[in-house]
Amino acid sequence: MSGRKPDIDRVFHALGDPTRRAIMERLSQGPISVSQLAGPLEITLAAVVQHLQILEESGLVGTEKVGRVRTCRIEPTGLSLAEQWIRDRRTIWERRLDKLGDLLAEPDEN
Amino acid sequence: MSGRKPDIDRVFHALGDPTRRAIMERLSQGPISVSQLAGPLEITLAAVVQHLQILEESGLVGTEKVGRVRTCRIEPTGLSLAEQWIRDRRTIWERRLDKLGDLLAEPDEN
DNA sequence: AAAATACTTAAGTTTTTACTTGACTATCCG
DNA sequence: CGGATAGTCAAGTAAAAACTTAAGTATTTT
Repeated sequence: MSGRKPDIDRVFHALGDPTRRAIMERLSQGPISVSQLAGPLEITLAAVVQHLQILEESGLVGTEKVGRVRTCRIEPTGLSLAEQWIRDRRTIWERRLDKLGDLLAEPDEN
Repeated sequence: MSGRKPDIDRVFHALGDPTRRAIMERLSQGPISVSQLAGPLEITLAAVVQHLQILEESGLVGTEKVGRVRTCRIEPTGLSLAEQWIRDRRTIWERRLDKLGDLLAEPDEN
């Protein structure tokens, strides 16, 4: 918990909220505007904008405003960051199990 | 945001906290007891136990008590759940981009 | 130019989280 | 047995998060 990874913190915090994950699910189908995004969600537009800000700051979502409409899209590198963290944990865990297996398979070598 | 996935919610909520992720990082190195886990963290043992409860309820961690010591270990299926969700989003996103690419490559077929 | 649309921003409220303290139980060790 | 160790539980507090309302700005549309 030292001052290491500043990004992974934001990404996982962002993904920790179910509404924000719903937004990500919607965005994975393709880019849409803020109000289209708000449509199916039963919260105010202002709340959606706030979630969007968090998603953008974490690098999970990118937005661009043209005229009066802001279009939002997934930023795949943000997701990769989270995916990588998870994979790392699993890899370390599994490698450890492998070594344990080796030890059990050839107990005379120790 | 209907009553669909009950597990993914817990898993991502659990991973949303940096202390809990630190616990996961520690556990990926191998199973350890609650107080060993608490050692490097600058919070009380009681707080660690609470985090552990959340991790256990989400299926990310499994524990077993022998005598007076509870040993905690990673439950890889919990991590897979989160990994899968992320991969799904990326896959949908990338498949969409592929289709777009096809459209641009062969515009006369439409 | 007026009305409507699509956000944006700030401030305040409510709910949820993380954490602590303190008391308690169970197990192990000398 | 008595004390130390390992964890549990309940209650309370404080800070963070999610959400709302209300007022404002910039862009279309009519």
